Amino acid sequence: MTTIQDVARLAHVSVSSVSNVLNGKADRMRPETYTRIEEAIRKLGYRPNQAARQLKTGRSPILGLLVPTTANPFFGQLAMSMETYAQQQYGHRVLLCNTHRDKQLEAAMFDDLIAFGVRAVIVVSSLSDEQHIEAAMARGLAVISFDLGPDPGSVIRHDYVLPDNVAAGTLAARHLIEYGHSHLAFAMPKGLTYSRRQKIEGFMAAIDQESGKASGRVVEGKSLTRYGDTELASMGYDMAATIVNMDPRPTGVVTVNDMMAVGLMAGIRDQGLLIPDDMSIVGMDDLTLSAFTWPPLTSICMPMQAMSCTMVDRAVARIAQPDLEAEEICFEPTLTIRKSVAAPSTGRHQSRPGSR
Amino acid sequence: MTTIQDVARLAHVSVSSVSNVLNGKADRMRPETYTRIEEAIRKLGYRPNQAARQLKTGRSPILGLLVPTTANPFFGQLAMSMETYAQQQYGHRVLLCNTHRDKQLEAAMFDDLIAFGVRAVIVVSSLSDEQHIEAAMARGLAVISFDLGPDPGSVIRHDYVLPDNVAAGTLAARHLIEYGHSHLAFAMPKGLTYSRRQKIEGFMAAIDQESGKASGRVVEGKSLTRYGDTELASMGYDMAATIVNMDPRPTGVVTVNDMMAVGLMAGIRDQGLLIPDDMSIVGMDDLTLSAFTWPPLTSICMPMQAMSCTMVDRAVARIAQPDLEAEEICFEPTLTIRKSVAAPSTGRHQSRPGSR
DNA sequence: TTGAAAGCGCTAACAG
DNA sequence: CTGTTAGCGCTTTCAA
Repeated sequence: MTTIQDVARLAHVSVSSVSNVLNGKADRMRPETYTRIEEAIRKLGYRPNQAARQLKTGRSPILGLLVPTTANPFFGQLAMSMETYAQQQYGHRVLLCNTHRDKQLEAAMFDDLIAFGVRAVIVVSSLSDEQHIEAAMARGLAVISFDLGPDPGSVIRHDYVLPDNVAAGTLAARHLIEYGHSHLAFAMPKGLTYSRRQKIEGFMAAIDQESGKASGRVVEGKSLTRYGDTELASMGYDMAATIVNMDPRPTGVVTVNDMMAVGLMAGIRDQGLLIPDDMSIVGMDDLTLSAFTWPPLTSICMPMQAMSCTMVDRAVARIAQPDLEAEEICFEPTLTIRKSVAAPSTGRHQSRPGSR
Repeated sequence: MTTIQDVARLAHVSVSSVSNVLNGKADRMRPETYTRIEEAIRKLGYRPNQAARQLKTGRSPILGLLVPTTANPFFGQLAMSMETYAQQQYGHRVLLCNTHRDKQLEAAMFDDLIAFGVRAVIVVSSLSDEQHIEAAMARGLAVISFDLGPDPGSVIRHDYVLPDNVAAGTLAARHLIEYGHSHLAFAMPKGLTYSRRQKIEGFMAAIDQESGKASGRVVEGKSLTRYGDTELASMGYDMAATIVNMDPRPTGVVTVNDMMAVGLMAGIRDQGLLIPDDMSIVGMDDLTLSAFTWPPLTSICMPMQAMSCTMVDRAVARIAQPDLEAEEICFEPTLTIRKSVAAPSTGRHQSRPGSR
């Protein structure tokens, strides 16, 4: 490995001058010295040893990223956006951790990040218990959370970046109501997280506005904490039977995310119903693949790109300036209309079981 | 931050003894000393500074991972499997890089990895040009590649882990042929990569075995290097028109991966054809989501889990023993039968355009 | 069985 | 404008 010493020797200067060009302090030397050093660096293909640099400065150009699992296309997209932006914009690398929504793993990752000298981490978690996050912050880690919100009334202790989930729920329910649906359902995994609660709140608010003309129920599937994000579609599939057999049967259902909608649509088909004729579906996330399902899925689009960039911006800002004031940054979702929603069928016979 | 000094002081020993327990050299001290030190470590919540450790030893418990993009569920799954296994099995962390199939970015990542002291990297790339890989290896990086193969006749210079793509192509084509299809097509992005070549070879071999009874053509879409993996489904969608208008029209098509199949199925539907009645589709990868498409997608299943683990095993082994002999490790794919394949319709009128 | 001490490669005073 | 030097926290001889 070539070191800063080698460069200094070749350029006939001291190591500190080399260090100065490495750190952009061009004003500290004659232009010609600068050029000479630059040339030596190039000639040797020299790259500074990050471990040494970090040991000295305590800073590291690495961001931590915790997601439930990149196997879920939503988080896969998020991870890609963030990593790409962090790299392009700031030259920062990303240390990835799939937490599987496991608190132990999250905590272990925090410890590791600190040991690696990482100063900022982006956390996509559904864990309502934030005490391990607090612990990490106490140890000097800057935390940016995604899709989590501060407890009402509590002091904001870290940065929260999230879509307006209430608006998302409202947007979805209202779209269905506008099409004439009066029996709605909201499908999600078992257990209330911050964002699920908000989505339900928005969903219910839209229904309440109709004062009795529409009704909405929440349908829970299995627990993601136990079954994992890979199971989301499968969970949606299983929930189809429950939903189809509800009395009164909902004619419009909103799912907490698109993967669940994909599974739910498959399940509903296998129950012998047609989408959107017999049942309308609205997803959330607006995944790339949602344009290619059958029928193409109407979904609530979260501005992922913008949110990813914001999270990275905040994270990097905090590395430079750890005492930055904490903020809650909220993004507005939009409705992407495709073909999974139609007016409810008016006839008594909503379906042809077994037709498939 | 608590340091090894703090621990030494609290346990009334020297730093070297603490270092010894950190590195499992229990035989170098009295059991009671060991216990005392352990206790001090626990009491202080001490974690060794990785930068310092690495600066000293030159080793790092971090693996590099290069994928085109985790936004593609296939790579997202792969990244998850690998990261989870590396962490659970070896306590190694993963530095993620989305290369977007860009050679510059790949090369930059290699340089960074070296600067970070990373010793092994897993590369999922379609770049046929391996010279930047060679360069990285020359600088001491151990490389494990996925879905790449050695040039025939050349010396194996790094580890290659991959599915038997020839078998995959054969499996897919034969399945279609067994159902009575005689006009087949193989759909893929523009440009031959190692794995595409192999898949085509297997596809064609299965057809040739039928000596004239079946024919097969390769259909190319846009270039992934230019359009990105997010476009795969969209590309498949666009290719539907081309395929439907081919003369003779293929009745069975194999796609190079499931994302393309998902898009292709949507496109074919929009062309007014029914799947599998008018056209049968076989995908490759067997994504989780492929069980929930409409119709559920018959696909070639690659043993991702096993391949991921093998890559990590090799990578970690190489960190410990850099001069390990390079190997090519091949995994057998299997056929997952779902509902996107049926016998070709016999009538003249294969479709009802505009029915939808 | 334990401790002292020499660096790993770099940055950042500080001195010249 | 340039050079000298003291560590950052750890591992690893080597000596006691």
